Amino acid sequence: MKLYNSLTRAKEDFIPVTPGKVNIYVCGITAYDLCHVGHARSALVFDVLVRHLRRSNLEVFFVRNFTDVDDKIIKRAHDDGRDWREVAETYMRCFHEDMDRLGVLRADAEPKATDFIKEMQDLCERLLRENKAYATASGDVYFKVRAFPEYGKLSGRSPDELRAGARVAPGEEKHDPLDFALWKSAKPGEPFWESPWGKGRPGWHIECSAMSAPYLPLDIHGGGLDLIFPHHENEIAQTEAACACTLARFWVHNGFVQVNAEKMSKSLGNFTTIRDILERYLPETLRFFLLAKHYRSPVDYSFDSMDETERAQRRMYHALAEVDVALARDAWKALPFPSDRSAEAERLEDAFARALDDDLNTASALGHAFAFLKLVKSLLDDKKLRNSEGARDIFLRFRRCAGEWHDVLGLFGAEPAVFLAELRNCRITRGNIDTAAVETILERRAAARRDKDFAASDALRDELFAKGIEVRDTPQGQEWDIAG
RNA sequence: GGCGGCAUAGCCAAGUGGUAAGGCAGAGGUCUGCAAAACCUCCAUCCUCCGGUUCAAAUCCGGAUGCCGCCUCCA
Repeated sequence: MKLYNSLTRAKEDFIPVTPGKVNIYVCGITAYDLCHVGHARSALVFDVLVRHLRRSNLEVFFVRNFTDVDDKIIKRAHDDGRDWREVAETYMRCFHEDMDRLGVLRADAEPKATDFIKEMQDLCERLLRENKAYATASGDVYFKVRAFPEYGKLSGRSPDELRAGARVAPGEEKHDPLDFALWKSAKPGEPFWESPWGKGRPGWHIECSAMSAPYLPLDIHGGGLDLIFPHHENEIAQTEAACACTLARFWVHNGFVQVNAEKMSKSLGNFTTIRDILERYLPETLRFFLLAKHYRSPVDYSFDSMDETERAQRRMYHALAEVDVALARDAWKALPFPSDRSAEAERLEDAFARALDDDLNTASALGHAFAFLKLVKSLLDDKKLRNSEGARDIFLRFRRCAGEWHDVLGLFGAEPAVFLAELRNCRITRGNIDTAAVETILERRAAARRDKDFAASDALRDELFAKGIEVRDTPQGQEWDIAG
């Protein structure tokens, strides 16, 4: 497959270092708060990448770490009057709960920073030995950026350019403003570990260098776009300065979730947690919404766009339900069948796979899935063709494709009737609908209809519509749903 | 200020040299007591603007404008 590499700023053929095997390391969360949509997107992007690589018969080892000791966690613990370990554990658990609900597969390894303290210290010592880092009187250890000539190769910045904007916080003892902390001496009340430089704790960047070390060289290192600088740049510097090897061949970065064209972030306070969303929408709707755009593009989150996603999603499941009904029949006729329809179905199945091979283009892939839906629907409505063996073959292919969409995208894999019922319940809850009251009106309407009193029947239908309820009259009786 | 990204119909969104996927909304039609749902059909001579390269550009190059991100913690 082709994959965009942030390092070269180009789409490249993805070829694993070891044939048939892929190591992926993705920067996970710092466990100090609930995850928001942005975290969901990042997790989803790499979830689909891993699924797709596995479907391409590659043996994937997927690592996603947790940062469980950090300034923010310590601050949060202090604010909540809790132990920092408890804070970290709480939010790691929440991460798992949220991601499980979204159908994000668990990583093969989920290292925690606090389990790698020894490795981080070893890495510091190695860099010190090689004169690529220095310890200060107060017990901090800094990386010497000037000792790594390639510094800036990922973010496209040169140390000289960075120099102008760099600053030194009060109390820091850096030799150079660009240098960054590998190890921080502990302040009173903070968690600490014994070290050759006194009591202290690791800097953020060194954590990932230590946790990814067992898997070098990585085929793919991933994370959000905002991690490129300084986090990933520093990670490269640490790892490559210490081991004289390549940290990762491909750097893959996902774009942001935005709100009103602005980045969703903690600092702007414009974030929506995954939990907030799942109170209003089904997990699969969020998945669909996020995967309907290319992973590197920004995505604007809003209720309106989620509602729109829901409508498209409903259409797909309706079609799936209809196809299942059609397939349950057993009276297929050997009629002449237009070969271009069959060829089109075959082409669309292939196009779906090709889209994912092209830099994980889930948006394009989904476009092909819906084009296939269109083809199937038209067949379903064709009174003659729908009973033909040619149509049956296309229906079967459609069903098989849906299985593929489920395997790789985690979409459209539910039992249609079950999903549709869940979706309806979800919309009823969201609309704050009094189901009992609706049923009462429907009973009165059914009575009016028995009496062929259409004026009364229509008045009741208008009354319901005013409450946001849409009624349909079907051969099986009245059906209702939330309007829109 | 430095570095980077994006600009496609009312909206969302694919498309990286060969003449604009898909979705939502909308219009007309079939169906219906009337509706709704479903299905069918239609809906960008054109891809922010100005130059250039080419037989050929939304796609490549140069410039302009607008928006966004990173440079401090951030998926």
